[in-house]
Amino acid sequence: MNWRIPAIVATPCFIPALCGQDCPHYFFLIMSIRVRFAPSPTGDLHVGGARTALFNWLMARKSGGTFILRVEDTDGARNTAEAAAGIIKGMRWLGLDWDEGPEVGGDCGPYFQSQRKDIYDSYFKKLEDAGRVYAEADGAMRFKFSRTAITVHDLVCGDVTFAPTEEPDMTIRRPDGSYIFHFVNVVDDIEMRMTHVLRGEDHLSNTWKHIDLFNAFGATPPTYAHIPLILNPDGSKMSKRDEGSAIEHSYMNAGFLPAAVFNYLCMLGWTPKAESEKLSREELTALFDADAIHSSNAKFDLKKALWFNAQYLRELSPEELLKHALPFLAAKGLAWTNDTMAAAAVHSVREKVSLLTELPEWVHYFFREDYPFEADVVTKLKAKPENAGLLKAAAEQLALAGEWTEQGVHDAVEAAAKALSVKPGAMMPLLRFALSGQSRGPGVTTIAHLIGKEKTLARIERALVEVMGA
RNA sequence: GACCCCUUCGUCUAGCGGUUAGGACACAUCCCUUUCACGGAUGCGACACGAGUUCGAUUCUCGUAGGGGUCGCCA
Repeated sequence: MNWRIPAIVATPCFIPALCGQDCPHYFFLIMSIRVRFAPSPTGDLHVGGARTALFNWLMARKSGGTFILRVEDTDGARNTAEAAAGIIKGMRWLGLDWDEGPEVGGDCGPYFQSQRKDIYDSYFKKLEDAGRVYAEADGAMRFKFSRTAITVHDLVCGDVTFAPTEEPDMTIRRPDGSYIFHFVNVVDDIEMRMTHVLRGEDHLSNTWKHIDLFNAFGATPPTYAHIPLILNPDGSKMSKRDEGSAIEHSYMNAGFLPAAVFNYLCMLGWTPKAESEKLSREELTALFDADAIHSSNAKFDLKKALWFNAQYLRELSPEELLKHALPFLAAKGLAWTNDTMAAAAVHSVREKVSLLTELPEWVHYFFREDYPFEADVVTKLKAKPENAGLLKAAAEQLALAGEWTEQGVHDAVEAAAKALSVKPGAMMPLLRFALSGQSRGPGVTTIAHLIGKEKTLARIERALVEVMGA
């Protein structure tokens, strides 16, 4: 494809007086890229929309251009302020910031279409003056199509030519005077001086209508890039109820890290030229190329999304991890006074989980003394009568430990094992069970060290009495 | 029904006329190991089909099938 992102645009010489007729010169204008994400606030931010926003953001950030957020709330019956707020919340969570739009303002505002009626009225007038509109019986206004062949030059799909249409002229204004999507979308793309439009492929079939409108206004259409859709694993269209579809519900509240979702979504429909798929926001920005976006739809894969999340989770520092885990721990009623200890606790199990929501079940015993003992483990341990003695011996040796470090704990257990002629490996599971009530978790020495000597001994005593019948 | 887009392992994909068709996720096995994991190694596994172009097609063209999308006073 030849139409690269025109950060530099060639335009024929516009001062023929200086050069004479048919002058061969071109001026190279540096045109700043302006892109937008234009959601309609009818519901939560959807993965498809999020990725569209992401690609637009990437394009703007890479080129030093401008990313605009425009809320397309022309349908009073369906749009809600809550939905608009939710979309903004989701974008902020993903780390997408905009240069113009709600909350930040800009020269082309307002950025809610519901507040731009005057602008639309004046554009509508232009169409009226050009004789391109006519009224229906009930007052709705239609735009007279040019009914010529129209070619869409698309960064992703190439040249797509639509034959002169046989569809009825499209309605652009309702009887109540409010305007329809196709009209306001084009008007705003002109008014906000958009240079590129990256949007879902579901819009491709309608793009000729938009170009017809641009032509009617005597405006140059932006460069389009229609990106493929994200489908369910079974290939069906993803809708609100489907797993993984809503940013807030499926990701924010489900224990995903924004960076992981950001990364995963980028891999759906675009492959950066890099060794690894795990790439930071900065790397993705540097690598982004709208021309390299795929033209085929992609199916959503939760397993891979989880893998990305696990990767990001385990490289967080203890403090960062605790910060992200906080709401999820609190939701399970876990509380603490020592942040350093809590951070160390969650950090000790970072390689065992792929979602923040899994954290509580892995660390709850760090924060309370009344943790339950898992039934099947109880049965298993009681089956061997010598276990109580082993545990008691370990406790006695632990009580003698001088320095309460992981090494110190380890040495004590080793000494106790040696005295009874068993391997430390025979004692560790018993201790793990006593200290956590579970059969899995971080290293036993890590648990003991983190909860301290006093609690370690008390917990063993409790297990001995309550479970082992000692 | 009309029009548009798409089609490589189960999934995301690399490939841009000649490759043992590569990688990642998932799955399986082994190693590591006090558990669960992590990590390492290995394995499993694909060019939708049919014509054509060509010395040679996964790659180019056409057709078929399949999937998706659009045809709203929704966006």
